[in-house]
Amino acid sequence: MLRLSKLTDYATVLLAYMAKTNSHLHTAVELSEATAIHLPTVSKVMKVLSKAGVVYATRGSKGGYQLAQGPEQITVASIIGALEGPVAITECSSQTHDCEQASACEIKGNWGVVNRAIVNVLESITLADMMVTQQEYSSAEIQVSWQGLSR
Amino acid sequence: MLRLSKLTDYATVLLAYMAKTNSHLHTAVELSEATAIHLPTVSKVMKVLSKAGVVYATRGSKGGYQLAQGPEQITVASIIGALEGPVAITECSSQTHDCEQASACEIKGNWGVVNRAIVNVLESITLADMMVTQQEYSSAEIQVSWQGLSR
DNA sequence: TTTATACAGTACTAATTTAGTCCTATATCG
DNA sequence: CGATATAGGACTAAATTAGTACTGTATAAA
Repeated sequence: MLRLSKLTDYATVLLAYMAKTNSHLHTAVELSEATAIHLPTVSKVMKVLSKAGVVYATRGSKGGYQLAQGPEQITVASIIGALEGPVAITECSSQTHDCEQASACEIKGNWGVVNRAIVNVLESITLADMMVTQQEYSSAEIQVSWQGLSR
Repeated sequence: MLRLSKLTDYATVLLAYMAKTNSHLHTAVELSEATAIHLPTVSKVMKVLSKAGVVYATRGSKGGYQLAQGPEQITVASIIGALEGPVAITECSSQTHDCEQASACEIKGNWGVVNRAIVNVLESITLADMMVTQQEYSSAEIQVSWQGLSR
C-alpha cells in the first residue's frame, strides 16, 4: 500500500508520451488514442495538470497541450502534487488541526520526518528518469541516508 | 495524499508507548487506556503486529504483548509492512500481472525506482527515531540523493 | 460572424477501500 | 475448571477514488 491514485499513474503515462513526441500540441483525443486511456479520463487528468502548471493548454481549434518544462525539469513530486495535493503520509503530517489523541499521541508530528524524507526522494526524480527503459535501470542507483539526530 | 492508513498510525502510537514502558507485558486493555485508542481497534492492530512478528504475544492470564526487538531495530518499513503489506505506490510496482495498458504503458515498472527509493527511506528510520520529541527534531537531518543513471 | 474544435469547470454515480465493531475459538495461569 | 487474554474471521458503515456527463468558454477558419 502507501499507494498513489490511478490518476497519478495515468498522468505519468500521458506526460511520458508527450515528452517523447514534443514537436507539436497534443489534443486529448490524440493522447487517448496513443495511450489507450479512455478520453474522459485523459481529459480529467490533463485539466488538473494544466491547472497545476505542469502543462500548458491552448484552447480552440488547433489547440492542445504541451509540456510546460523539459522532462528533466518535471519532478515526480510535482506530478503527484498536481493530482493528489501535497504529500502527507498521515493526517498529522499535513494538518494544523488539533489531534484528538491529544496528550497520548506523542508521535505527533514525528511522521513529519518520514514525510520530508519521502518528499526529498520524489523531488529528486524527474519525468526523464522515469522514461528510461527498464533494462537501463539495472545500472541506476539511489542512495538514501538517514543521519539520525545530531545529539 | 500518498497516505498511510489510520491503523498504521495507531500502530506507531502503540509501539511507542510499549517502547517507553518496556518492563512488563502490555495487555490490550492497558494499551487502550494509555493511548485512548478504542479497545477493539487496539486489539485489531496488535493482532496484526503479532502475526507479522513485530511484537510477541503471550496468551492467557498474565499474558500480553511485548516488543520483539528494541526500538532501534524496529523500522518504519516493518511497521508499514505489517499493517499494509509491502510498500507499492502503484499497482505496477508490485504486481506480476499483465498491465491492460500493455504496449502503451512504457512507464511500466519505472515506478519501481521511485518505490525502491521510498522503501530505502522507510527502512532507514526506526521506532526509536520516531519517538524523539519534536523539539529535538530541529537538529535532525535527512539526506537523500538520487544518482540518476550511470550511463 | 458563424461554425467547428478543443479545453475548463463542476456535479454526480458507482466502485473500491478503509475503519470500526462483534462474535467465537484457543491458549494459559492458578 | 474458571478467569483472563490473545487469534481469527466476518460483517457493517464510512470515506475515498474512479469514471462519466453536462454545460461553459476560448480560438481559428470559412
